[in-house]
Parts: sequence; structure tokens; C-alpha cells
Amino acid sequence: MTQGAARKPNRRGEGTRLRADIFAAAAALIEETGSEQDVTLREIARRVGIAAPSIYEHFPSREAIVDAVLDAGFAELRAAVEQALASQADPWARLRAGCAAYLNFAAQRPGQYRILFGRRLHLTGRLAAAGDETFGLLVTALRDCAAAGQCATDDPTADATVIWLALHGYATLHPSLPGFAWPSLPAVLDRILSRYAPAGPAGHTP
Amino acid sequence: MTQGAARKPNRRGEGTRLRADIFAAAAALIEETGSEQDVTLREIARRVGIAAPSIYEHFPSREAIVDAVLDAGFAELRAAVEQALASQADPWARLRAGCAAYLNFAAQRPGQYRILFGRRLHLTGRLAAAGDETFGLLVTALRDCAAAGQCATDDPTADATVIWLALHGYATLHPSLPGFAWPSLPAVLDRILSRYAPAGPAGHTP
DNA sequence: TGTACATCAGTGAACGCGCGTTCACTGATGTAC
DNA sequence: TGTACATCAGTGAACGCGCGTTCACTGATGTAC
Repeated sequence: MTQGAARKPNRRGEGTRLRADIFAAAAALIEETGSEQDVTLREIARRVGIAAPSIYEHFPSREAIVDAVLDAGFAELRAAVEQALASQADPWARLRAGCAAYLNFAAQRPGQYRILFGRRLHLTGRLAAAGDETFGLLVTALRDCAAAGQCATDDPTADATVIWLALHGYATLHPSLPGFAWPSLPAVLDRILSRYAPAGPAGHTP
Repeated sequence: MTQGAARKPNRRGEGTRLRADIFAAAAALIEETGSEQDVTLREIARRVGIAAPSIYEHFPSREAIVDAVLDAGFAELRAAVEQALASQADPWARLRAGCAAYLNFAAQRPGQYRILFGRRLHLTGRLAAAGDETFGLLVTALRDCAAAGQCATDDPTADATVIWLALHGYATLHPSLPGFAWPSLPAVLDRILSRYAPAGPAGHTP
């Protein structure tokens, strides 16, 4: 409006849109290939329909694009779990909803999930902290169940770890081995959690 | 000894030895990188100390080397589990020993384990059959425990699946996230299995 | 309203690299006589 | 025992490829006057 100090008109709105297109193409490629290395700068450019060097207006390197997608994916996973937890009042229903959200994310984005938790060195720095916080959500949910008398655990952290291991196992193996006779997602989830339920359908004592 | 029809003297014994050296270098590279794509034919040749084309005397392609290593790794994993099962008479001890052998293999060869179960299309054909048989060992061990009254399960296949998911989760996450506060391997194994024990240390009912 | 100009998103050509694979070869090894 | 020869494991040079990145550029857009 004012006529002084007008800079960066950001013409045609393309600046933002192209960046978003590049990001989306990279996310799709990550999902399709399930491999960081197969997400090449030139293939991204091909899909967006631009010349490869045009990407450098918006990202400093190929690696930065992949990192941006994975950072967003991690944030999305965490947000999905938090939203699921907030949607339920009953502690046991909260625990189950949080775990279901975790498995649903992995089922919808198997390639992205694989890379997120498959990289060797990626989860350092702020991502490591974010991961610890997400795991903390599970520990808290389990502890709340125990406090409400809805859950059998003598060590919520250790049992949350085992639950997470099983969730992660399903998240990665299910897409990898389509030939295996998998139970459905809810059936697997019930069976993972039933051992911690006070009177779960499968939690007998002989 | 006889002088007729003497062919393929296989001179200097190098024919066999070089093949073994190539195989060993590829196995070491797979373990170090944890990635199929990073195992390049030229890097293998560099490590063995030969010219790259020399490899073609012993393997038809780069991919064939990787496949040979992974096939051997899979066979080794299965043999380790079978040997552990055979070493114990008591059904519960058998189950635990088999699972421990599985986790020990993964702990000793994390990179190889990751690739073995991380590939999308690899486990087809005879490898899929071998995988199903290995999983069958776990189902049988669990069923034997139940038959001996040492184990609480209403569905050995489903519970074996959950146990396998947790084993696989530990096998892949533990090397990936060295910063996480992991319990020790035996502690994790005990906690995974304790829920199925008739009077396990953590298997209370409130 | 019309013209000269600055801006800057996107381009095309080129670079050096490591890769898998091919090909004609070399040179030590063991055999035939 | 000595010599000519066949064998064949391993080599060096070269190929075509796709990659990430650089660089000087172009050409439409919006602004100043």
C-alpha cells in the first residue's frame, strides 16, 4: 500500500507454488520408491515439468528436499497421534486410539515411514528430541491406564517400549511382505494391546 | 591320477579363493552400509584388490553378488534359530532360545538383517517359502509351550505373529536409534515373552 | 497513456563423477611330446 | 630334461549412462517517470 520500501513483489505467486510442487513431487517419489537414494533431483524436476536447475531457487540441495519431506512427515505422524489421544477421554480408549493412529499413518505412507525410522543417523538433534517426546506420549497413555486400574504393567516405560516395537514391526513388515497371512490392522492392534488389558479377550491366565 | 580326460585343473586354487574373497568383501560392505545400493561392484573390487571386470569370472552381475550374500544370510539366520531350538528340551526354554537366537543374529549383523527384511520384493519365490518355514518354527514352539501348559495363548499363530513383530521391531530399531534408552537384549526378550508365560515376573493380573 | 528499465523465476548447456558392463589383451601356469 | 603350445584367471581402456551442481543467459513481469 505505502509507496516506500516496496520490495520482493513475489510475482505471479509462482515462487511459493513451485516450491510446493517440488515438495509434493519429492514426497510422492519417497513414498513410491521407499528409498532416499532413489529420490533424484532430476526425477523431481521431470515430474514437476521444470528444468533441474530451477529447483535451486527453492532448495539449496537435493538432500534438503528429502529432509524437508521427512521432517514434515515426522511432524504429521506426531500430530496424528496427539489428535487421536485428545479425541478420547477414557484412558484405555486413548491408548488404543493413539496406537491406531500410529499404525494408520504407517499404513497410509509406508515408504515414508520406512525411511523415517530406517535411516541410521537421521534421528539426531531436534528430531531425536521429537521422537523421544512422541514415545513419551505412549508412556504417559500407558501410565494413565495403569493409574485408572485399566492396565496391567509394573514398568510403563518398558512395556511401552515393547508395544512400540510391535507397532513398528507391523508398520514395516506388513508393506514389505504382502504374501504373509497378516491379520487386519485392528486385529493386530487388539492382540498387541490385549496382553496389557485387565480383562482383554485373549488375556487369560491358565 | 588317470591321464585321460583331464580338464579344468583349476590352477593355483585362485578360482575358488577369489570368489570367496569377493563374497566376503560384499558381505562386509552390506553390513557396513546397510544398503543394497551402496554395495557397488567397483568398491568390492577395490577392497579385494582386483580390477573390476575380474569379478565377472565369478558372478554374472553386481546384483548376483548381493543376492548370494543375502541368501546365505537368510540361511544362516534360520540355521541359528533351528540350532537354538534343538539345544533345549523344555518347551518354554526352547521358545526363548529360538527368539534369543533371532535377536542375536540381528544384533551381530544389523545391516544384513535390515536389508533382508526391508526389501520390498525380495521375499518372493523360494525365499518366501523359507521365511514361512522359519516363522513356522516360532508357531510350533509356541504351540508346544501351550500344549505343555507353559504358555497362555488362544491362537498360537496370531500370538507368534505379535512376538515376531516385537522381535523384528527390536532388531531394526535398536541399531537405528543408538540414542534411545534401550533395555538390554535379554531384558527386552523377557518382557516380550513374559506376557505369554503362565507365571512370568511381569505377568500380573490386577 | 506510453516508453525505458530493473527484476528475477526459470532455462539450456556444460562440468566432472562414479557407476555397470564390454572387449580385446596379457602373461603366468601346467601339459604334450 | 627341454621346448612349443594351449589354457584361462585377471587386466586396462573404453563405452554410455544418470547423477548433482555451476553458470551465463532469457524473457516475461511489474515499476518509474
